[in-house]
Amino acid sequence: MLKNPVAMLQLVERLGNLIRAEMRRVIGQEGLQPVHLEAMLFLNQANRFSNTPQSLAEFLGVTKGTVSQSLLLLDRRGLIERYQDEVDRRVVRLRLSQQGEEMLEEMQPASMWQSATRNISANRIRNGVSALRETLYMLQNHNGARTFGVCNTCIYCQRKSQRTHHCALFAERLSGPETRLVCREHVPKSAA
Amino acid sequence: MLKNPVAMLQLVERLGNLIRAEMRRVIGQEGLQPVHLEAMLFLNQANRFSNTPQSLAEFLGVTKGTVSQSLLLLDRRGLIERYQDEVDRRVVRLRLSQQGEEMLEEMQPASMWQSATRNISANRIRNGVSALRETLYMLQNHNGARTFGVCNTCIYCQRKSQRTHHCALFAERLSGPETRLVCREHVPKSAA
DNA sequence: TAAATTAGTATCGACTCGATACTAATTAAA
DNA sequence: TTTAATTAGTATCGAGTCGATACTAATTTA
Repeated sequence: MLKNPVAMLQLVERLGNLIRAEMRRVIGQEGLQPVHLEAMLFLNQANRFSNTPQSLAEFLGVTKGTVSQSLLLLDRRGLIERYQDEVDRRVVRLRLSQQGEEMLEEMQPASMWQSATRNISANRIRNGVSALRETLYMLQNHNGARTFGVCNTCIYCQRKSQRTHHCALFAERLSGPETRLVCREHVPKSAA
Repeated sequence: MLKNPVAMLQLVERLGNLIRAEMRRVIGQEGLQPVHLEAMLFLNQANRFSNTPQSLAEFLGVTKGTVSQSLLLLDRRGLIERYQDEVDRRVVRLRLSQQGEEMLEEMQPASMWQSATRNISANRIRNGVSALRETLYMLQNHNGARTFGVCNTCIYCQRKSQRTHHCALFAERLSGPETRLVCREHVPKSAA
């Protein structure tokens, strides 16, 4: 009863390290570090309430000072763009540049994984995914950390009509594609 | 059919990063980095064929030069001991010091995870574990990387009698406790 | 209007990490 | 048997992470 959760921890840890090492190998040729790829993957997914240095720092679990350094590098390399928010002029908005998007496209970090999971039954994977997801939410909840889930799985996301959605927290309209992005204020429905 | 494996990748990645961030938080108070804890966890598990810098480097997925630096630090802190191999005097053997074992004991990296998985059905976790394990082996096999599995799940491990085992690769006797340690030459039975 | 808070940047020191160059021990080859 | 190649490990360098600290500027609160 107690052994399997520990086995799962060790497997996730080991797989995470392998993914990280593989990232380093692939992205090292561009002179980047794993954390830079993590940051770019986040910016590629973040919605308009979440594309800031502060948000990225929370996602990565590092301090804002650290993230500021990484962003400096990504900016120097022309992989991201930084611009000032119109309303609150303290905040900086981030987005991938054209070049950054192209690099992410080329990388295809999922392809290796696809082939590794090819022979595993769909049912087993589904079970694995739900066990991992539940663990993730529990873990984040326990730490007081944000979940950074996809908008349409959030308690604040309301469907208004066929095409329009509404965020009850920010009190703003959401387009269909927007509801598939990641939000820093996300609260999973299951945790209600 | 293609979406679930990607979801699993992202979950493992995210969980791996959270574990890493948590590690940094906990072990940072001792002036150490995540990789130092990874190294100590490995040395705590490695059998007598695998407790060398080279082996650790392969496990961590870094170069031997890098690992040499980390070991220097762990040695300075008195957390490990290094001694020369009797037979091949090029190789250095590693073990946790008394102090290192005590630190690992105090850390209890699994406790947080235990509480996070408490409410998940045992069956779902079992499924998750087997999906992850299979993926891990596939991934390692695909990369030509070592599996670093536990001795008694290896094709070379033969049971001689009630109490004694035998390794067909190294042609040496193995005690019961030894068969529960991690080996760099491990080849999973399922991959035969 | 003043004080507190918030978002972000700059700088410092310890450490990772790959690359390169090196030493010493072992093994293979001539 | 001497020589060449291989293997295990260390040392050094430069670019970068990372937390800590100290700072600026914009916004909120009192």
